[in-house]
Amino acid sequence: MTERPMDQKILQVAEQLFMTQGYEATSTRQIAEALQITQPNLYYHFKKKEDIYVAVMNALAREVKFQLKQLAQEQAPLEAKLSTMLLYLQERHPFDFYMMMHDMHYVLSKEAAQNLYQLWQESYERPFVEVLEQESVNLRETVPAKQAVKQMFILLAAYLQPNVYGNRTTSFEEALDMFLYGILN
Amino acid sequence: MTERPMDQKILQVAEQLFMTQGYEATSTRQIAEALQITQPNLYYHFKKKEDIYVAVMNALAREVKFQLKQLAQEQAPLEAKLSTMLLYLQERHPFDFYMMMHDMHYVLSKEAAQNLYQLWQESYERPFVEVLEQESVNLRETVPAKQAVKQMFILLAAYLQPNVYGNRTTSFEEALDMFLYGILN
DNA sequence: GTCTATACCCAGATAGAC
DNA sequence: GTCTATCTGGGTATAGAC
Repeated sequence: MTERPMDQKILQVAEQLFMTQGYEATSTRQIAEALQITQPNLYYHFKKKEDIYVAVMNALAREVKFQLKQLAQEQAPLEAKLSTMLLYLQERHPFDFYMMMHDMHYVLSKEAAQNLYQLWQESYERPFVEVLEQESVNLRETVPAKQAVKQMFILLAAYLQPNVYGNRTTSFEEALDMFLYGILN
Repeated sequence: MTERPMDQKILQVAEQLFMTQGYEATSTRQIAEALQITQPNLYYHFKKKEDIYVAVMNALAREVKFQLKQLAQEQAPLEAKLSTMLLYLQERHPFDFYMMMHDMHYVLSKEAAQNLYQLWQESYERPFVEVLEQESVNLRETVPAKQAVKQMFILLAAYLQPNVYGNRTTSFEEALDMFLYGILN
């Protein structure tokens, strides 16, 4: 595999746009403009718009997986560890979860959606599942780790975006607390 | 206010389509086809597509508010009551929450989005907040009722759609359990 | 009220010259 | 490799006849 520097530049620019605006809301014209090339030129480098998106997500997932596994190995209390891992995601991957789910369900082809779902499980979900499955973690018996992680993402994804009302960090901690201990005494 | 039966028919058909496909994914052509009228005809009855959506949501919210308040008044343990209220929503309003959030944030005009958000708070959120604020409910001190309800919707909305993998009701109950008691012992 | 015709816009993608 | 020009198709909305 050679370098293909233009391909890389495209992916770099596209990542920015896809992450902040979502797949559907980002047009190939926009990507081209940001690169100061013409829109049809993109089609020399990638066959379809979707292929750009998939390539972006693959590169990102690779990095996220590596970093999350690193953070998961460090010695720290559960709550702190989860918090650290989530804050990393917030910085590196400030996606709008609703937008992403929407794109995956309603816009992408079935093949691309399945591809991304697997990528997601492997890179984002699994490191968290492994943390919850350590013996030192006192999970309630009725709660399967994988199910819990799915909940966590659904829950906290709302706080992973950069812009929400009010003080993000505060409600982020509150949400994590609710996730861990529920709402009842 | 007279009857305007055609307006009503439009809203009825549009509700179906908007609920299952979302605002953006539902075209005026589609609505017209389902009604067996021409697409421009819709514009005699409503000035803009958005106006149809807002009218649909208003009618729906009215009904949802009424029913949820009813259910909230009945005598039942907290968990059962919440379950009943949520199952009602699942039947009457099987929306895809992610889709709805997406439409609200990225597609609708600011005015319409604000309008719908207020409607949402009043009709969907408030009945649940009132349930959690009853003295008999033993909320943890650090958990504000309104915050908890927001969490609950985020969480359970994923299970409110008709079609999810596997047995919906099971994971629905599991999710409610996790919401109430958290994941840790 | 409902129709036909059409304007207008924006999207993804292709053809073919350079 | 990159360009210009263009195709195709989807969307919302309007004009004006009946």
